[in-house]
Amino acid sequence: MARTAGSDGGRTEAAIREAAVQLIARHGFEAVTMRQLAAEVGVQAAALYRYFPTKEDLLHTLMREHMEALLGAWEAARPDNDDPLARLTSFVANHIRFHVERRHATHVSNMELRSLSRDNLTSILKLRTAYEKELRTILRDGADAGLLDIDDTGLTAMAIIQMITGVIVWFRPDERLSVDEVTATYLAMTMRLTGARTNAEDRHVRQDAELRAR
Amino acid sequence: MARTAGSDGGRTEAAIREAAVQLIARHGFEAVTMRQLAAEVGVQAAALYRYFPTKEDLLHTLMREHMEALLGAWEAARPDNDDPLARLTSFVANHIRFHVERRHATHVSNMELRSLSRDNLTSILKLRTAYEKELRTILRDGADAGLLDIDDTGLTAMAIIQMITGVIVWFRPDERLSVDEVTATYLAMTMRLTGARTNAEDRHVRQDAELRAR
DNA sequence: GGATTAATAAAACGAACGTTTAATTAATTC
DNA sequence: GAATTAATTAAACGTTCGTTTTATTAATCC
Repeated sequence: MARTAGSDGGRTEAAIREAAVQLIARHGFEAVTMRQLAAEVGVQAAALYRYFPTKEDLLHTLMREHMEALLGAWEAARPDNDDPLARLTSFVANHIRFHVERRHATHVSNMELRSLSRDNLTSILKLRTAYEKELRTILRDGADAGLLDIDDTGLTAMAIIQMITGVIVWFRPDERLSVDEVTATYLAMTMRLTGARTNAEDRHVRQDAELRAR
Repeated sequence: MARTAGSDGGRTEAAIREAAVQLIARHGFEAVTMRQLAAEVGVQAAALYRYFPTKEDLLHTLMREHMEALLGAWEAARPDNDDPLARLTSFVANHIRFHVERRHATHVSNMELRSLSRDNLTSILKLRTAYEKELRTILRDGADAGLLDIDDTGLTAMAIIQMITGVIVWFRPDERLSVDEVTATYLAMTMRLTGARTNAEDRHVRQDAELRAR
């Protein structure tokens, strides 16, 4: 046989991407076969090669677009003002929302790096580093302004990213907590972790100073 | 050919385990072939089957022993007294030391769960859950004693474990920081995150109260 | 020191892999 | 409505996979 009635390149490509993300997230890139993916889409394996030259290129495309979408979402969410605490709040909230909404794609981007060839790996790591740098800058600005109390900026940035990305490991949208509730709790933990001066600590310090001044 | 001079079952099995952990951590379980593993050990692929009945059984054995070692290390490190803050400190310090010393095995245990069949998966998750429960208990005890200020025990436990396990993603023993320095920083972040009453906050609250009492 | 057991090599098994080639039909263009 | 292009199937290619079988040698036992 050959071209089927109603077939459309755009739709097929979108279906391949979706199915690939789901399958790779569940079984791992190496474990997913092109025939398995094709069956999920409802075509023959050879049809996949019309859209992606190789299996690895498919993986790389999925990862690159995920990382570009993440950077794009942050650019859209980043507040205009340059208050470090507002920026930190936006960063954490955006990160959690984005990753919860794209659990499978995040799993792929985080777990399948070792299946990329050197050049493809480099291009993904570049995007990832750029994203992490955004958080480091916020933390440094906050520390410089005396609004955050941070021991080691790079280390704290990694700790926060690990912590807030980890949400996707256990979070299921249909269970006990909503995304907003989870975000609120993680925001509170982030603020404590960074010693943000917006809380009880700050009040006590001020009260302490006032009382002494009497 | 056949048995080689000086060959020894115990040594060969140990060599298989070591090589398997390294290779699987680097390339992923599905990507590692039995022939590749055998070559690394210096035997033929068939020899592996004298020690492990299947490839999956090899993976399961590595994971189970890793998790059992982790639980064993915690039992050995757990302090005798039941002060929640001392227990939390020991938990974090032990976790970081153990994972840094066994980066590759940790990667395997955390990333290759999806390559296990149902029964094997269940047995590993059981061990993992038991370990996580240790931290949840500490956090609950600390909160009950008024020593920790925690919003959601389960959620905080997951956040802490993600954060402190994340060390292995970027930590390299030969670089800027030593394990002890990293542990100190992560301990400080953990204490802040959980609102542990051992810090400036606590001092200010006390001073505040003293000044008011005059 | 002969019999037995442990440890391995060598070769083969069928199945499945990523990918390519060629043929065929649906949709589009002019 | 003929010519062209897009989308797909069917079949095949060579390779590699996990695993098994069989043979062979080293170490151990009595």
